[in-house]
Parts: sequence; C-alpha cells; structure tokens
Amino acid sequence: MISALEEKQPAKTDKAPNPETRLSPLETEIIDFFVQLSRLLGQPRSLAEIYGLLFISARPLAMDDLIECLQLSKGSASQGLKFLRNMGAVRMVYVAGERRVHYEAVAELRNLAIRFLRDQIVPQFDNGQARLERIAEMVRQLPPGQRALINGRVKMLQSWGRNGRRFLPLVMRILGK
Amino acid sequence: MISALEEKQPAKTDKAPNPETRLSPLETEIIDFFVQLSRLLGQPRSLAEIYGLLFISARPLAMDDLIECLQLSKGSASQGLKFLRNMGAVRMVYVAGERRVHYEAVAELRNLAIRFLRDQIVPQFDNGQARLERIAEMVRQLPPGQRALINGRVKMLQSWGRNGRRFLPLVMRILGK
DNA sequence: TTCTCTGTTCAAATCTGATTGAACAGATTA
DNA sequence: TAATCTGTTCAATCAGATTTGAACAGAGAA
Repeated sequence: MISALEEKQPAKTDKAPNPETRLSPLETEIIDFFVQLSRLLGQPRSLAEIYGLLFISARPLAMDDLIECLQLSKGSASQGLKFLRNMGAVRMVYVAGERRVHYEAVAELRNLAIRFLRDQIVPQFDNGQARLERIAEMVRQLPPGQRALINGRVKMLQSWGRNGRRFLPLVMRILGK
Repeated sequence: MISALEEKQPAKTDKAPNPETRLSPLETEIIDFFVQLSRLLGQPRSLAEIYGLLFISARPLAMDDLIECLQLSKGSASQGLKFLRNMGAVRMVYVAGERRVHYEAVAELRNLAIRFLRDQIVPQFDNGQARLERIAEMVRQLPPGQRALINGRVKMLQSWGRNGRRFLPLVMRILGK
C-alpha cells in the first residue's frame, strides 16, 4: 500500500516497484510514525524512513533493500546510513553468504536519545552561553544610563541558559532510569 | 542605540539601509541569539528577529520600525507579529500620540515556554499516541508467527510515548517554579 | 589485468516552507 | 465624499535544505 507510485503499465525502463518489495500497511504506519518524530526533532525525512523500516523489519536489511523499499537514491541511503551509524541508531550485522553490509536498528532508544541530546542539543546550549558571555561584555561597555535597563534582560537570558544547562543532565538521568 | 526612528532624508529610491535605523552590535548579537534558538525550536527566522529586537529594545516599537530595522516585508512583519501575539510572546501597548499599534516583548519566558510546549509539542505527542494505537491494532491482526516479534518493538514505542507524555507536565512544573 | 559488485562523494536538481509585495479592508481625517 | 494611514491576506517568488545520480574508489572475482 505504500506509495506504490503511479505508472506501472509502461514496462520499459522499469522504475516500477517490485511487488516483493512493497511495504505493508503496518510498515508504512511505523515509518510514518518516525517521519513525524523526525520533523519534531528537525531531522531529514529519509533518516526517519530508513530507521523506521529497520526498526520494524524482522531481519537485517542491506542498503539495496532500503533503496528498493523506500524508493531512495543511492546517495540518500548511503548518507542516511552513515549518519545513523554515527548516531549509534543502527548497527552493521554480518549475514552469512552475503557480501553486502546489512543493518539493523538499535532499538535501545535510551542511548539514542542521550546521544542526540549530547550531539545536537548540548553544543547549541554551549554556543548560546558563549554568545551571552559576549553580550554581557558589550552591555558592560554601555553608558550607565542605558545599561541598567538592558542589563536586566540579559541577566534573565543568562539565568535561563544556566537553568537549561543544568536541566539537561537531569533529563539524561531520567532517560537513563 | 535603538534605532527605530524617523524617516528618510535620503530622497530617491533608497533601498540602502538608513543609518538612523541600523542595528547596534549589541542588538545584532541579541537577535542572533534568538535566531539561533529559533533554529533549535524549528521556528522561522523572522519570528526570532522580531522577538529579539523587541526583547532588547528600550521602548515599544511599531510594525514600521521593525520593517525598517530588520529589513522585513510588510507581510512577514504582520504575520510574525500575529503569531507572536497568539503565542503571548509579545504584547500591544498604547503609545501616547501614536495611531500605530506598538509592541513590546513579553519577557516572562516561563509562560512563553509553557505555551510553546502546549501548542507545539503536546499535540504532536497526542497525535503520535493515536497513531501508535492504530499500529497496535494492526499488530493484533497479524498471524501469530510474526506477531510476537514485532509486538515487542511496538510495545517499546508505546512505553516511550507514555513516558514522554508523563514527562511534559513535569517539565512544565519545573518551568513554573 | 579487466570486470563486477558495493558503497561513497559531491555538484546539481528538486522540494518545501519562509518571504515578498500587490491588492485589499477598515479606520480616521479632511 | 475622497484621501490617507495602518495593517492583513494570499498567490507568487525565493532560499536553503534535502535528494539525486553520475563519477569515483576499493575489493574481490575471473
């Protein structure tokens, strides 16, 4: 039921999806679920598709399988898998009698979430903190008249930054329950 | 420093930024800070620019001031302010002797954060929960052989959904300290 | 050696969503 | 009434992110 993609009568250069590789409704729903999540987290859709299919697949899949099932380009699949490998979201598994590398989803979302926080969120925070430091310095240079007024607001931002920064380890601890 | 002010002496077609309305380095840094944040939260840049300038401005600004200082189009400014109003991120203030509506930033980030969670995050969660419900139903229809295998993973997603959902109110409580 | 298989890279094409600006509406003034 | 001022809407445009696919590289196989 997947996007089986319109035109199939034109035999020809067969871009038409092989029925063997069509996604089941369940697979489609799961993948949609991860696609939704990826939007929330600001990650590209193809990542979610790849991870979603691996997550629900009963057996490890090769890159070609993903390309076939999800109608991705080689480039997307390769880059997506690379990213997921780096994230630790996917692991390479050996399949007997196959030269191609196969992948399976790392289902322990805990580690995945922690790594996501560490790689994507924490650096942003630190960057922001540094920027606020520069801003605070600029405020100090201001003529006293204007300074008071603005100082309060910058202080407020700094306080939020500190709170958020303190909050992250807490989140990680909860995740790590 | 604030710049918002008066008209353009330079006659002509002037698309060139009026020196009167050029942003100070401090203003630029603050705006950049919010732009950065907006990326993390997946909001459009113009929102962050508007909020940032209002946040650091010593006095309320009219839409025209924002357009001038930030080089926005009328449409962006109007839509951005509308959104920020709905978010409660900005409030309209009366300025004596002015017909135009003026705005100032609502600096209480607490309420802002809570509203953001409620409006942008919670619905996503609920949506996801509903989808997982549908998925669980589909899994139940599966032949027993495949069911066991997949059931575990779906259960895992559901558990995460519940945890996340329970987590949100906690976050709100902490914010509401 | 060459040929095939597998996978990567990256410049270019494509898509998506943010931004623009002209047309419009209401409110105020003359 | 018309003229001006203020602000909104939305179809068209633009820009940045994603995806594509051709060229490439390495590893075996013949």
